[in-house]
Amino acid sequence: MGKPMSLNVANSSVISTILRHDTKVTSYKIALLRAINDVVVSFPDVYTYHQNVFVPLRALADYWIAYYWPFVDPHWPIYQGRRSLRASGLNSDIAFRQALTSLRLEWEYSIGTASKPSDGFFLINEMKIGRKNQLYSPAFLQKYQAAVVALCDALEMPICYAGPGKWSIFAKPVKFKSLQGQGIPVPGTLLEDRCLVINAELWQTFRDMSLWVEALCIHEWCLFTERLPQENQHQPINRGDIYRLLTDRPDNRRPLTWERNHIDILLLEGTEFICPWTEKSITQGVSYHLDHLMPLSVYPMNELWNLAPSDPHFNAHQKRDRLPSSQRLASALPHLTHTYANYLTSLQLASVIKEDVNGRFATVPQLINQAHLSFPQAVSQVVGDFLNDVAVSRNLARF
DNA sequence: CGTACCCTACACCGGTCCTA
DNA sequence: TAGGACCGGTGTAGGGTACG
Repeated sequence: MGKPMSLNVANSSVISTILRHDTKVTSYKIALLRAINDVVVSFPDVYTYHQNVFVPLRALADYWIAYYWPFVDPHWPIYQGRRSLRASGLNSDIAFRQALTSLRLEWEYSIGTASKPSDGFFLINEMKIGRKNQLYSPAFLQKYQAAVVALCDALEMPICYAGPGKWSIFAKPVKFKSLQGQGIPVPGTLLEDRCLVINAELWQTFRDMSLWVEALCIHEWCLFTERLPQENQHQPINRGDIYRLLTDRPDNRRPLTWERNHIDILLLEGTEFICPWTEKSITQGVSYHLDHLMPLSVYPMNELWNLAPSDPHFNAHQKRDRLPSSQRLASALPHLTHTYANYLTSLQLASVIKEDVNGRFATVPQLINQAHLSFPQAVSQVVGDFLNDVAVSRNLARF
């Protein structure tokens, strides 16, 4: 991991001051810091450049969809800000409530049932993956785009007012194309994306303290929401309810039919996979699990680099939702490389794994060009580093 | 110790600039 | 030229503060 925490005292106090002492009319500032924290964790190798990092507002807006999802239940709104009396009536608590509620309604319509609090996380993962979001209706995609636009506008508020005065901690977001040379973008950033610039030291602080930042954000968010007057005074909400809503994560294993089909085709063609944990051979006719290397319960990522055929018995009984120890990880890496190389031999899986890797890891091209690794070697290295970093920084159980 | 006024942080609105 | 991005001004709730 990075520098010792003592070097980050100044930056960490910036974070805790915003959370604890900045005045707040809405939960925006808490949501902003939580989203930055999640972005830092989800782009695991960007820090290696030691430069300022550009984060598209779009990426932050995605997290906001997930965080605010439980609060925009059409039948049970939970207010996230004060409502002022205007000439036109009571204004809304948060600028994007209408847009996000409408997205949630469209979602409930498409799945045919009421939505769970964690569906926001589920949804944003679906939208990130090109091959998945094409399965949704144009009406739904349009609501999604409208919500993202509304959220990006709202995001400017806490960015502007974080810390004393205006624009004191963060600069006004501008498009990536006018930031060239002043740092590096997170993977997947487009020239036209309006970006928040996070300075290199602050990025490192978030990396070192991600666990603490998340815990503090959720704690403050619970207290903030509990304090706000809600519509239904007879059914007061307490911090326990809010805590549950804020920390609910998708635990249902999504059907990975598309991925399994293509892996089955490879097996039929005679390709052999090796379970990275037990080194058991997986060939046609041998049953396997499509293991999430990073467990769903830790970070729900269904990208192809995170999926590897593995020994079903070991996956279900030994690994479960834990992360590998560093020794186990080291011996698994060659087999992961082998798995990724297998993916490349399928036309469809090859384009998907390239897309998924490019959207997540920044250092793969450099590992290939400068360290002369193959694509599969580079990917297994960055994935291995990612698993290791998360296990250490979150102090997770390992096997 | 109460109250009037000020400040903050946001929503909202209307005008202007830009571009397809 | 229309529609969207952009910009700055205004109104408001509630906390802070000075003052009687």
